[in-house]
Amino acid sequence: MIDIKLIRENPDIIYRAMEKRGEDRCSIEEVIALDNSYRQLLKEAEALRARRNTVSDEIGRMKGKPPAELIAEMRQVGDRIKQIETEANQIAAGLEDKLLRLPNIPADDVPVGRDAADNVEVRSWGERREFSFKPLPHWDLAEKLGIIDFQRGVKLSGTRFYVLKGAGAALQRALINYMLDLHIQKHGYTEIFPPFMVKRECMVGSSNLPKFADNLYHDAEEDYWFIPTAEVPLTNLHRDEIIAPGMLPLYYVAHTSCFRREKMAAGKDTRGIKRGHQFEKVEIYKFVAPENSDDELTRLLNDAEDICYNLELPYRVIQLCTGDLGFAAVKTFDIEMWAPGCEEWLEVSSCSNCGDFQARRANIRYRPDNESKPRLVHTLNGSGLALPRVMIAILENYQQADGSIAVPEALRPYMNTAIIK
RNA sequence: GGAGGGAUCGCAUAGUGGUCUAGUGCGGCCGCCUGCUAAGCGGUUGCCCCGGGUAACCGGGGUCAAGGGUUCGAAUCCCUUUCCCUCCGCCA
Repeated sequence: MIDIKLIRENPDIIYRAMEKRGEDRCSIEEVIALDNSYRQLLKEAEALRARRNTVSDEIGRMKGKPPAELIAEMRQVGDRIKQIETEANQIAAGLEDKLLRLPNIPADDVPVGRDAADNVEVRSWGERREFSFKPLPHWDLAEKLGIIDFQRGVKLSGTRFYVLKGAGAALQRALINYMLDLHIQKHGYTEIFPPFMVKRECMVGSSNLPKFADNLYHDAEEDYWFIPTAEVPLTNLHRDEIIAPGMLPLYYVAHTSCFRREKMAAGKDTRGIKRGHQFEKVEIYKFVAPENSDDELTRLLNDAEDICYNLELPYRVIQLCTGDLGFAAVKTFDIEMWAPGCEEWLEVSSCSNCGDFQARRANIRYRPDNESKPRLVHTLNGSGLALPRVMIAILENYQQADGSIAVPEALRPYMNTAIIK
């Protein structure tokens, strides 16, 4: 959520930000109008309350019975307060809803652009492997090796579901443990295993609701929401808290299943395991002081890249332009791995600085030192990494002429084998 | 799922309609005292919103789990919801 005071005092900044994102500006005008009428009503209600407080206090001090006219007048004042407050609350709710649907302001150094075509490649690492044979896409490789069962996945749960079997399941498990260990031991993150179903207000805090309900699975009976990423529970870990002096930065890593309806992408990427309704992901997450968040994003990105580097999978880092930036982000870098079989760059990670956007929604603050007032933290998140796409990259990059897969060196201690055949 | 008990300022507690602008202890902060430490003495103390001011600050409103109700006035009475505890039932 954008600070209403900023919108009130510097609307030009917000207009410019929305323009860079390709959003229209009329919602801002509505916000400003609602904010004005709300504050007007609030002022009235507060003045009446101040009067009531004084008079009630006087009545309390009186020895005898208070005059009937005074009681009658105060009864009217009470009714009026109720009236104004009802109206004010309605306006406040409308204002809140509008504010919750406004995207974050991009950082100044984010390249301006319309869509993904205007994203900027920052760097790349590793050579694309030369094959002496035609590399197969992962669905063919996996089918032949019997490590992914697409048909039975559909039998169990329908389209966009699959079953990992034998070495397929083992490879995923090895990757999860490997990634967790690296982030915990080398990069200093603390492991978290959160719930996969959360309350509505968690989804609002992380900014998945109210705007993106279409992408979420929801249990209507209990009002539980299935997490589309560990970012949701991790953000809410410190919801409504004031983090004590000296505690920041906080680094968390979590492996969770992720659940996405993928309504928006109907019909896209239906082949293989690139885009499923349920997938595993290791997520890295930081709560930091505002002045450090830009540096912390660089380090978070490096931590995610470290996995790609150690698995010896060629990748590139892309900076998202203003038009492609996610709703909550001020700045985002994607990591893409090359998949020689299906011949495309796979997004395996998205690393974002959300500034104080989620912190304001989720009311997450910190105290710089004992004497100071609480301030909003900055939150950062990144995949470290998304499992199915890393598996695609491994299968397709490490395939051999006979259809077997060499296990990346770093993963062998976790797999107890050097080859999948 | 059933029956009962509870939720108060960081923590522990007091408070059953107006002297509560929520008291006290601990902790925190400031100062004094003291070879050092501990102890002691004095003062201070959360968060949110609105208005004024460059600012320290000042004025007002809100906040006793959340929302609603009764009342001139609610931490206190009533209703609903949430969470926690005890017992019973069910359960990996």
